[in-house]
Amino acid sequence: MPVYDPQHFEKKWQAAWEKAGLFQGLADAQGDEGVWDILPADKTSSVDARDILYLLFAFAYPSGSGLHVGHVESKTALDILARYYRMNGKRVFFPVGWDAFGLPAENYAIKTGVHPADTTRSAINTFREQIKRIGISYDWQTEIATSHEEYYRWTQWLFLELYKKGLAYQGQAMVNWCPSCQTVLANEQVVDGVCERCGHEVKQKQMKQWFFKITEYKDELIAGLDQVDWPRATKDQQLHWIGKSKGATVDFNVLSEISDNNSNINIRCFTTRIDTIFGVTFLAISPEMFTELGLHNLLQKNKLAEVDAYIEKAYSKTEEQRKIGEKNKTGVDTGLKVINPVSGKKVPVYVADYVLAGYGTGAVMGVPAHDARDLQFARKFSLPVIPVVKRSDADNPNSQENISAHESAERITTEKANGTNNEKASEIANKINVAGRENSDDDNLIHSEHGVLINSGVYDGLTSAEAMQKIPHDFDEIEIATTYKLRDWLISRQRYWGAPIPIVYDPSGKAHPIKDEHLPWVLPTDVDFKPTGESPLKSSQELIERTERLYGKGWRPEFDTMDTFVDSSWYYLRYCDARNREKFASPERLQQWLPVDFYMIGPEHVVLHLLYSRFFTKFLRDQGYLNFDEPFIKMRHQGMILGPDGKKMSKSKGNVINPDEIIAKFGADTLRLYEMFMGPIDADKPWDVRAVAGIYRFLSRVYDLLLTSAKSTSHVNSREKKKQVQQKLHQTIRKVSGDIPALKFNTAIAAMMEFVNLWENSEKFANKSDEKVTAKPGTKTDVRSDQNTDQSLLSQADMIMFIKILAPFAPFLAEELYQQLAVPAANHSEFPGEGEFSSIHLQRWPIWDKRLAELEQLIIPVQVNGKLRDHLLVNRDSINDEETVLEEAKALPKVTKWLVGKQLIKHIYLPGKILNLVVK
RNA sequence: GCCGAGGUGGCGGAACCGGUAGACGCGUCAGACUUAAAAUCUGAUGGUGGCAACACUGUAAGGGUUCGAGUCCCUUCCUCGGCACCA
Repeated sequence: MPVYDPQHFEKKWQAAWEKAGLFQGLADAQGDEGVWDILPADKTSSVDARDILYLLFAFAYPSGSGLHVGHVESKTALDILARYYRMNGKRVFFPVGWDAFGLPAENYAIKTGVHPADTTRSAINTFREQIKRIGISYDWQTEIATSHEEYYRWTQWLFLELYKKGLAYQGQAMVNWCPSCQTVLANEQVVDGVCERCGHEVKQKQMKQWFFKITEYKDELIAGLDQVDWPRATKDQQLHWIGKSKGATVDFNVLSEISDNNSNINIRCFTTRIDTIFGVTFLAISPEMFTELGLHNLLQKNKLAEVDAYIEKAYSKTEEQRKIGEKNKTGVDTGLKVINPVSGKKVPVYVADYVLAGYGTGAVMGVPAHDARDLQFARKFSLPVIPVVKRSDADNPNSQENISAHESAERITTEKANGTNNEKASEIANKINVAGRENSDDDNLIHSEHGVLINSGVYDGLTSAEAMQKIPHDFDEIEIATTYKLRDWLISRQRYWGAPIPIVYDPSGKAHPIKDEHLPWVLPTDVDFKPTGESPLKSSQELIERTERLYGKGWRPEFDTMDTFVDSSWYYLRYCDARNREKFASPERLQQWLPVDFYMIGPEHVVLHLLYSRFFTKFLRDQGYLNFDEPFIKMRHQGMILGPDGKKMSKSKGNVINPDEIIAKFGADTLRLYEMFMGPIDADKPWDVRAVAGIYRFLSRVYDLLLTSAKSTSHVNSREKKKQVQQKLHQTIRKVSGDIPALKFNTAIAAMMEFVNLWENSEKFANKSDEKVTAKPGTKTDVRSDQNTDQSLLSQADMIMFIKILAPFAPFLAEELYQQLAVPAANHSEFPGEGEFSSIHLQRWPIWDKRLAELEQLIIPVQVNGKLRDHLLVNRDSINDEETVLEEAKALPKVTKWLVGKQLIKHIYLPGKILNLVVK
């Protein structure tokens, strides 16, 4: 009896595949060489775009701790797709690379003095071996690392292309500064006011920084989402990040303090609710905008000190302190007044830091009756609250003018209760009142929905929508406007381990691009890593000397490096021509392989990486380098693998599963299969230590079953059994063939298990058939002996079909079984390109026999009044004979029982599906 | 607060378009083998009642549509992910 011992053969086949170069150089195959010889002539002769498939895995940061089970999951999922599509005759491009620049290696260098290049190199080596060990069929010839000169040379080239078009620019900016990491952080890297990486509180600092003008593409970044097949949630998050909102701007003229006449300064406010303009009782302006407009000069002497102090304080506030302000708003009355151009009313101007400088116009009109934040502010400064929009869905006969916020709120609650016109109305009203009493929070008092205008002069009675159309039309001071949350992308980093920004400054401080012949602008090695608050590159003598040598005395280099998101947002382009020294990729290769057909990526990259990648793609398209709009046609996320305790794996919690240990114990196939079996690919799933053994058991049974039944000499007599097993095989092929493209790996594996269970049981049954066999209930068995010459239940050809569908999931075991069962007999000349090695992974995917896969007899569930009572066995060719089916069903004893004394009103029959008898 | 995903046995999860709820795996229980254990194999396994046949009940809670609802609609609750003073 052979024993399943993955350690014995997995490494052997790994080496054999590598030696044969089974999955290598596919990007180089032009349709007339290499593995493509195994494809039918019509596939290889023409390069049909539909036959090309670019599968992409979000390349990994090679961390020191090695491959994680989460990596295994997404890599295996894509590997299954790659192998499946290859076996189906597609030209699959499945590249690999490393997001090798980044902070961990640098932080490690600060701690230990080991150069990041060394750390990274050894980490990559570890990862590479681990990935090979789990049998991922990457094309290693395309391997890239973002820290390699030949890669970042093109990252720098991309920067310069953007620079030439004015899309890379330098600007003074208040930046998020992490005092611990000693670097600038993008807004995206600040989470809850603290540094995403180290958790330290982030401070504000004014610095000169490089930006990419991603906002240039904001509308296209929205529109492009319609072209791609991505999860809805991802699209929504991108849209939310771009944050387009339509509204209007209103210019409020500032009255001069002395004369009370119009000044020449306007405060422009952005609002999405111009219909509420009659409700404006104050203006709030951000400290930054206050300064920018020079309003300081209009202040009266007695206000100067107070206002300046407030602004000073606001500037120094950290994110954390501003968050506290969310609940307790601050501001200061400037003493200035403005005129509401629509109502003509005079309202005060406040400086308040709840108004964001970076959004809209940096100033807002305060409408406390219809905005929760404005209401909070109005409460604090005892400003009036004027409701100007009432709910339109309930009748309100007693419309009052100038009611207080409290009164209006009360009315809202009663309307709410009256509106829900059922028995529960009083209950609901009660609830609301209780809530109102217990929770005096102002949120309960405002209503921010659209409705019908009141207290709005000639506009009374218009709906919000109508007013939003009409008001801007009637006033020159009001313009329809759109604003976005998306900011330009700050890419400067005061770090060492990244691509140097390819810019030099002349003695006057003017920026100049690095000349093309000086690319790659190499990252120097003679640097001091210790954080000083300045870029580590400043400590490089070599870089400074290089700059002066190449550009002249007094020239100095840019010392900042680029955000690593720049590296990782164009790598999928480089893959297709990874060794090109003339271009970032040749136009032919780009045209042939891109865009990416399927991208598998962690949900953590939903916003930034994808947005940046799309931006680069659109930019390069506009420069004529690409002929497509969107880089990733179809994209799905893998879920997170949680620890056995159901929590996120982390060293500190001690719940980390090490893939190496699983491989050592059970082999790589078990690891792969288990991770695919855990559940839907996009769900978060906890690791179950014991369930892994179940997969190992399954693979052991497959191994035993195939080898023993192939070599079995006992005769099998039951034609019935044979047919059953063969039928199940074809159903399984059908199921697996459908599940793989749908990424339903868990159910594909379950189907294969079902097949193996049936086959195994039948095999046992067959072996025992000499003895007295009692038929199991439910299976309509007939133990009549048939004359049969086959030795086992399944022919060798059938067995190989099963091995083929198993191959993408458990490539090592499949190869081992295939070699043992098929190769001695296989005709090698069938695969001229492959010489001696005929691998299972070069075989064609099996085609299921439609007739065989279909059941001859169907079991129709029979319901009485919707409740299942019995089943009826119907021959496939008579399922449409409704009369007979009905009569036979009525005759079933368990059904008859429920029909006695009742009258059959009607029946619903779905041929082959269900029969429901409705009785009274 | 807003946006999104979700809630099914002891656990991970199945269930195509509204048509047999719980596939498959784990665990548990019982049995076989064994001096014993492990491993392996066989059987049972949502809950309640019943010796049994069988019946009732059951997909977060409540209501609705339908011959029929895990699936569709309404209301409520909970969990997870993201965003958050975005005017």
